[in-house]
Amino acid sequence: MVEEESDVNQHDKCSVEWTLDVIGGKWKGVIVFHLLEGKKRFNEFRRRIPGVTQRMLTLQLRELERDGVVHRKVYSEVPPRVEYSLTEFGQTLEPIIRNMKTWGDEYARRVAERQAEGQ
Amino acid sequence: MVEEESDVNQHDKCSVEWTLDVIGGKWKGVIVFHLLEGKKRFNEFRRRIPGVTQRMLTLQLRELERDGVVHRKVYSEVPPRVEYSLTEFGQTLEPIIRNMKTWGDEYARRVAERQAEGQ
DNA sequence: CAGAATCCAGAGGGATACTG
DNA sequence: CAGTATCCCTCTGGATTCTG
Repeated sequence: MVEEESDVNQHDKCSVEWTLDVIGGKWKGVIVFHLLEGKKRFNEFRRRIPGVTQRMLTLQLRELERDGVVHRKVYSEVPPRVEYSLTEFGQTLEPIIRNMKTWGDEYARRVAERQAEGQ
Repeated sequence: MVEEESDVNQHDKCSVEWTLDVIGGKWKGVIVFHLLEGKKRFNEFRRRIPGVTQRMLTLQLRELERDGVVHRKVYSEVPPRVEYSLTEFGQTLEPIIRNMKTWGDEYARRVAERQAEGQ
């Protein structure tokens, strides 16, 4: 009813935040990024994501699973095997993640440039 | 040289993370989103972002400023006036933020649907 | 108006050791 | 291999009060 200047309302605000709630975690973006190429196993992530600890990897994967982004398939074998993959819903994150990668590249380039300037 | 399966290397990984380092903060996405429409003043943010505290708003704005995303213009007046706007570099975040909004909408819709199912 | 300062709780996140 | 379990600490973030 009131139109004023508020073409941006509560709804708009929350939408952006929902997304950050889902992929804003320290390692979640990277995890999803790696899953874009296909399913991955637990230790594959550890190798591909230097710096992540077992604990954090587990926690972040569990949250992504809970949010319906990642699917976790357990094979009843010895030794155990678990495969992580993106759900259909998780796939819809692809544009965002790709954008984030592109932007991050540019950002890194920019930072490097600044340092090269001795500034 | 070695091509193996590693078309994804350290570099790819970091890029996604740089981006999250810059806009992964709890309120940063929303702040940038609002700035897409134009410059904003401190208390405008407070009105548009219910839930954010003065402290956090200040901190997140300062970080965005430090990272070259946001420009802070102070007018020497009484009462004081400060206007925040996106830098040129900050503008390049637009696609990501818009994507995040779209995805967040879909996510919210999905969550609402689940709850409606009583599940 | 646009914050700075202070205090405080809790979540996020790391290191290490252990397990089915 | 793919985790749990603990301990511990930092840093995020909220509430409140004060200021140029």
